[in-house]
Amino acid sequence: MCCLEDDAKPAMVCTAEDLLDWKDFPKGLKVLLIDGDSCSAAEMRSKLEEMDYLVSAFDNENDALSAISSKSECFHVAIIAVNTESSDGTLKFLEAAKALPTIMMSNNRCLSTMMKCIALGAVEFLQKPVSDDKLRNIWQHVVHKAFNAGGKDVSESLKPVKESVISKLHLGLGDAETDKQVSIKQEKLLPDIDPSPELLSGSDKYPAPSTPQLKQGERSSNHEDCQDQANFSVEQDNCELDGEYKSVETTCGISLSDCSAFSSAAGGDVNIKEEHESSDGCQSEQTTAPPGGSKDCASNGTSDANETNKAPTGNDTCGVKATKRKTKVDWTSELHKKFVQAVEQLGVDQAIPSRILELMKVEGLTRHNVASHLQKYRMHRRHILPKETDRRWPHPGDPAQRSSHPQRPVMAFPTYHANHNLPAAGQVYHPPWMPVGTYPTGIHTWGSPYYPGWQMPNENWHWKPYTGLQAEAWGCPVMPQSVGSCSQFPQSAPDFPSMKEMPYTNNVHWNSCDSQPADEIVDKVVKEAISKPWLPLPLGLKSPSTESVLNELSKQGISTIPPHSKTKVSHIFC
DNA sequence: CCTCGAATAT
DNA sequence: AATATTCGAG
Repeated sequence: MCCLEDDAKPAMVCTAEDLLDWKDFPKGLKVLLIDGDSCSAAEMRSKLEEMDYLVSAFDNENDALSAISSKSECFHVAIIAVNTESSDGTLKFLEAAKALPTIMMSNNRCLSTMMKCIALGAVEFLQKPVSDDKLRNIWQHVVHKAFNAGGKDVSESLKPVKESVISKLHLGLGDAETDKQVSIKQEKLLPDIDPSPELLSGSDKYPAPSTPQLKQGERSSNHEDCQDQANFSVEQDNCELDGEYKSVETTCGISLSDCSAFSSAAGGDVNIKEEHESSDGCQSEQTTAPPGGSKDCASNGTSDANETNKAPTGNDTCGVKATKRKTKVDWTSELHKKFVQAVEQLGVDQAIPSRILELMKVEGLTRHNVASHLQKYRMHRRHILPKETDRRWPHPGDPAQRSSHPQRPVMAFPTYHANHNLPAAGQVYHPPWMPVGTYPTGIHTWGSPYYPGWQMPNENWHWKPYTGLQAEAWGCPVMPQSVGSCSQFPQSAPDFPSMKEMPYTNNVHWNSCDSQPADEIVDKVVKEAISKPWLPLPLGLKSPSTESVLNELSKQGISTIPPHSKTKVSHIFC
């Protein structure tokens, strides 16, 4: 095996050779051993050799370094015994041999020494005596480095490893594209290795595939792998600031399949999950919605991750262009809320992806994401709104009006609607579909009442929520005198499927409103008339005048009706 | 070349 | 079903 030390392009000669020779990777892995203690060194060597590693031992870093630089020999991994007292040589070695995955080992646990070494790029710090398992698994560092070191930083000595692995994974050297699917199967044949180098674009700062892991033969379950492989989630540095400033949380699809560990940290508003196109099982599907509404961590550093996505960087020669990874944005209620707010702020006409994006100020979110969401948003709006809106707004087709009409329930929704007529605290009506506790009372302060579906918290914010719930939701249980509020939401009824075929009142259960029959009737009539403007007026007479309605309302103690509500009332009845 | 938005893919 | 991606139009 040679090392391609100076080939600009990896000579296929070498590669092929390596592949041939390396059927039984990691056997034959070249280990550079540095240990001042000859006894310890001998022991290590024998252990390593027993595991079919090729060992070159040195008793000091200088010799080792010169061996490395002489190029007469190459190594895949180095193991250095650290002398806590004089670790200078070691540190020097680490610096000099950055490209080489270097494992430290020491008798004592000197944290600062460990830190230094790790900081300088050591991939792992082992306590002596080193267990066989750990020793046996040193190859993982090699593979890891081979795949994760950014292009040029890949040590020449590691290329063969990479090639070998790639070949075994059938990732293809030149035609990575075509082999995507194949890789699914292949993956199981080998240690799970991430075929996507750009994952950690960094180069040297990737966390090591830490310790013990299972022996090769035993690596049966991905899950187990995950245990030890934790902490790839570099980008999950959390900083909870205010709820407003959220950033995208990226779950880095790590090499080793489905590491739930990586996806464990839910919290950000945006949840972007990355999935490997090769579907390596790493598609950590995660539900962002924090169970108890406790999102305390938003993560940053994600933009980097995103950059990474966008740039399927022509990583090295191998063409292991580890498949572009797409990020999937989880439109949580919070995120959606921002979206809606942005849209509101802009108004329908101005609400274009790029502007929405600006207003949302969500780090990591792309215009595409917004566009996609906007598309959905609009689509639903179109399906849900037109029927009733066109009734209520005389000239729906008039673009001018559309854009200028502040009350048109397009997307924007004036804030003053928000808490209007809301029951006092403690009386808040929680629709059955709304998980109690998931949302603070303030929930009603955003979103448009015109689109109940769009203000649903959590997963339920989509459109369907009010099937069959209308009556209960808008009925009186908690807000018996909600005529006023009803008048604010006249549009919600039309799409209530079960109501459509129903004649007035039949499907409404006014259980809690039966104390005052007269009032009940008025209430009911008003509501229904409002809700179903397309039906003949219930009284079978003439449309009540606005005044009479208002009178009726005031009889019920509802004297303060927002101006626009009045307007609507008259619209409805005229 | 960029953005939008609809269509289409995953 | 929800998002991402693609693609034609402006």
